[in-house]
Amino acid sequence: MELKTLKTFQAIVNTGSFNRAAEELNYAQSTITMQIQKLEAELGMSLLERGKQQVSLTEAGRLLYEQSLRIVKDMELLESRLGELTAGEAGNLRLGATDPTASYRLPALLREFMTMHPGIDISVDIGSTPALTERLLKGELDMILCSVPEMGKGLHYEPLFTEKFVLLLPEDHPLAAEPQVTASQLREHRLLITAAGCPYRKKLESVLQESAGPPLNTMEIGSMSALKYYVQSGLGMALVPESTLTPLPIGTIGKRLQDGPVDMSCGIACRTADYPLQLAALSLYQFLKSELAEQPNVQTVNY
Amino acid sequence: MELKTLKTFQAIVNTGSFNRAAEELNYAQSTITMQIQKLEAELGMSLLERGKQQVSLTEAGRLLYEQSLRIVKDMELLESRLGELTAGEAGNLRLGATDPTASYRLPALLREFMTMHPGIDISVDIGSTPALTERLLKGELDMILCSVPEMGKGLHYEPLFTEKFVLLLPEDHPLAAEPQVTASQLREHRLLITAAGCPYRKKLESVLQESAGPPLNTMEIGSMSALKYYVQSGLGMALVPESTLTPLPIGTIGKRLQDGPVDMSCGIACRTADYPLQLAALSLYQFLKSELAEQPNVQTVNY
DNA sequence: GCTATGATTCAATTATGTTGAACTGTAAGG
DNA sequence: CCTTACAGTTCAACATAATTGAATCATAGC
Repeated sequence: MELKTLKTFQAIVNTGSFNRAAEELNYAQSTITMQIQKLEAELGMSLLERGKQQVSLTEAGRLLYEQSLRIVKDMELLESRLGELTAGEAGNLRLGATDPTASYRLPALLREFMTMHPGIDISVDIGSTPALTERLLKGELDMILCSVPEMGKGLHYEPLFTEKFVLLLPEDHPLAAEPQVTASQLREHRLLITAAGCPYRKKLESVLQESAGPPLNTMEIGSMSALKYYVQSGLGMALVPESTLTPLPIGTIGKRLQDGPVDMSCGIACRTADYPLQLAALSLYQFLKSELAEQPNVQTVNY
Repeated sequence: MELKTLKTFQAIVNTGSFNRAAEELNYAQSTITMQIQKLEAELGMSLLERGKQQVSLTEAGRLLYEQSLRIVKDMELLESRLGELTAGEAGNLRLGATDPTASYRLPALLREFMTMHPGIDISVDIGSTPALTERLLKGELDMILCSVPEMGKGLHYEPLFTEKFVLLLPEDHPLAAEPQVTASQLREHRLLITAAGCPYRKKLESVLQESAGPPLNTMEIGSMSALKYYVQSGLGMALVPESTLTPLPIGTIGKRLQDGPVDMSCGIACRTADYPLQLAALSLYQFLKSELAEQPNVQTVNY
């Protein structure tokens, strides 16, 4: 099976006629016949039902048509990407990320990437998952790192890693001495949490509610990164992403919850509309994916 | 760019040598050289760095290699599927589904599919989303229809439609007279719900909690399909999937909630490991997708 | 220097794709 | 019933492109 044969076949299906396909592809009519005959002989089955007025697909033909569409399209995409390479890989990429990822994981990664690809300019926006998703769909961002987005909106999403939450305590906190801390014990002490918009807050609340009812004694702090300074000052305890704790702030202790481990999935998303990405975007996508992915690949979700 | 050229190129990269590639593909050494030269000329860039001891890839070569892998694999898969077609499409498919989908949407669809494909045997299992997901991953199921599964487990998932929930009331229920019913009003009456395991129950609870706090007056009924009979008997009201209400049971009234529309996404999943599906599975997958999808659905892409 | 290895060049050969012109079969119009 | 128009097929001739062996070049290891 040659590629040009597939293209010819597709042209026949699209135009519904050998003649028009020949015209479209600048072939003689007979060439079309020959190509299809050769293809049918090779596969040992007929692909096109030659009706009086127009051709129609057999079962096999339909299968071939549908599957070959993708192959031909991939091929064209590959060619265009190779073209972009000669033109010098360049572009502006607008990346979005949720906060702990943006502050703790991205900086080093982006430095590495931008050294490897000096032609690519990158900007980073920070926001909540729903806000980022919306901006991505509006076309204001090209790619976002976030937790599982809302569904059904033309998004391509792939989970990359899981952010584990650790209970951060002042050294002199009553719970610091306990060998094991469970979710139910959290109700008895002041818990520092982020403002309501943050996706972490939402997840955190739902997990806490499941295992121990809503926490009673809370204090809202504006940002995730500020939380640990409040813990350090002894104002209370907080559940914070493990990744933000290297190094552990002086005077604090990190503890994993025993019963209800709190964690949330984090992944990468872009618009399905342009999912077969342009070269610059593809490079960044693959780079982030390979650097951030925890497990040998994973799950694809198309919304 | 011809397919055989790509295969040759891949063989060189895999073996690290023009000679070994020639051997592997039963070509003369010179043929390999010519093919690559032609390819490089066509693309106007060099793909392979001819080192003293072994060849290495240029930037463009790496791109070509990675992308072409998929194209060649897709091509081979297509050929094998066409082969299966001649051999007579057949197989046993084990499908899983969550309850309202399995009971209300699937029967007619499966009858149609099985008439079209008499060689394919299908079994249907019913369960909760997490249970189905687990069985899918264990290899006990081939494909499942469910709500958004837990992430990061080697699943391929595509959302298909949204199940809207409608408040079903006995005709003589106090709320039946109200022109508009809001989520907060639900607290004042007995709400029939399914057992805790059911994914619908979970979603339902979380939505109700968001908008109106936990419902106080509930009654648990074993299955989704039983719910409406209890409503019919005047035991209380229930939020049930809209799809289960054709026809509306006699003596009941369906109302959409005004403030918090309750709905949940439903999609199709299979293992990523064998995502490029065998023919029988592919047929069913595409059939279910096209029959159940609400929105113009986007094609799945794997990198 | 010599030999083994791996890649390239080139003219000769082979295979393959392409084409026009003639041919078949069908549908529509008088 | 014949004609015209259209669609696809056949086939021999032609054009193009792929493949090859033998010779050549370049390098690494001895």
